[in-house]
Amino acid sequence: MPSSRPLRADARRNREALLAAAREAFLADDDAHVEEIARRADVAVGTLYRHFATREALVAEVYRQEVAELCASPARLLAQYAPDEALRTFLLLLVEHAAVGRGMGEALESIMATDSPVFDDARDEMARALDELLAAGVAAGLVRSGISGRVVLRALGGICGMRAKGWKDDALRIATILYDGLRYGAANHG
Amino acid sequence: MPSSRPLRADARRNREALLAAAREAFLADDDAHVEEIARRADVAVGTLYRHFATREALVAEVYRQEVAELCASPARLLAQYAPDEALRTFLLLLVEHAAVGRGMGEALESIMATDSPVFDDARDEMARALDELLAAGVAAGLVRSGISGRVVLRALGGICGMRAKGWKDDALRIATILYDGLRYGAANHG
DNA sequence: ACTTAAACGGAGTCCGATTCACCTTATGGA
DNA sequence: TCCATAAGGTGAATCGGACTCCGTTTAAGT
Repeated sequence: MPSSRPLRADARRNREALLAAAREAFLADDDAHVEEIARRADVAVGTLYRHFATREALVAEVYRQEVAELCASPARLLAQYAPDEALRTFLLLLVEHAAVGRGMGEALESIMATDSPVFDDARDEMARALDELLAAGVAAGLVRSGISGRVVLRALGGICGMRAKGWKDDALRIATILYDGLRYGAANHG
Repeated sequence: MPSSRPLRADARRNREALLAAAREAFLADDDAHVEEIARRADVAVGTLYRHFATREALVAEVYRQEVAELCASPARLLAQYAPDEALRTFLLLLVEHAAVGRGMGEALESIMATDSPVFDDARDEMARALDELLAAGVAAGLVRSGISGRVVLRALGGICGMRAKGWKDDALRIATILYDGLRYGAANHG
């Protein structure tokens, strides 16, 4: 699909400006309007819609870039730490990235919570990253078996939705509980 | 506030019809429109807005009734089961109630995730219910100390937002992990 | 029955996402 | 270099859904 015809120069420039503007806008104030994003990118709304079918599609693309970066880390973490420590670190990284994406609001929660085909890639990629870490932990006998990355991902979905004042402290505590819960079974049962 | 003047008979009838209609509507299809809710209750939108300042306020009230019912259970559970079993059962009950509320959509997630003063009561009540169970567990040496009900509640917030197909199985698995994570510390540390 | 404060109805307003008919400009070939 | 033309850009108009406003109706006290 991306090989149909190489984008015209101005088109690529605008597309990238829009993505950058959107990322900025989401970081700054929660839930920026499309007009605001277009203004920041110095284009008209029509141009925004030429590149992204809906506001949500734009959010999804911005988020996909974040996710791609995050999902590159398991290999690195497993090379550097023991499997359980790698898992713990990844869960904490997830919290950091949630901090980055916090401003994306509801659309981001949709990524975590729905089966919308638009978001399948991002979800699959994160689930795969978690699977990788869980599998390594199970193989080493440090993590309980029978839990899929998808399940852990959903548990963490709640973290990303948090908008309250002390959210980050709470998010870190929750990540810790999950981590302990995941290790728990390794010692006692299957 | 509710003692300012006893509502007129037709007003009370309509208010109750609206709450019932809203509950029905939310159970049926996700995210029903205010016009639809008013139609089900056989009143005009203006009447809906006389009783509830915003759509969200209506959702909140419907949800508060659910929460009140749920929050009555800890005392009963503690009388019937050991503290850790009571906690486990309550977490599972929470999933059941999430099933009821699933259709309420984003507004419900807000209850869990924001500090909006509108939702303080519901959140406090659930946190209190969890505190009660956690405290009993800690006193019996069956649950780790240092975790507040508010934190557990936030971890569970993610469950309520789930709209994907296999959500309930996943939710139950997550509740189990949390439960194990909470017990974990009792044996090993704090 | 009469008064009147309370409640109701529902067309209209507001606000943000999305569309579309028309204008502008890269780009590749003569 | 210059033109043809299709890709790309524009922004006023449309649409959808929450919310408002004020004229009409009615419960309930006397």
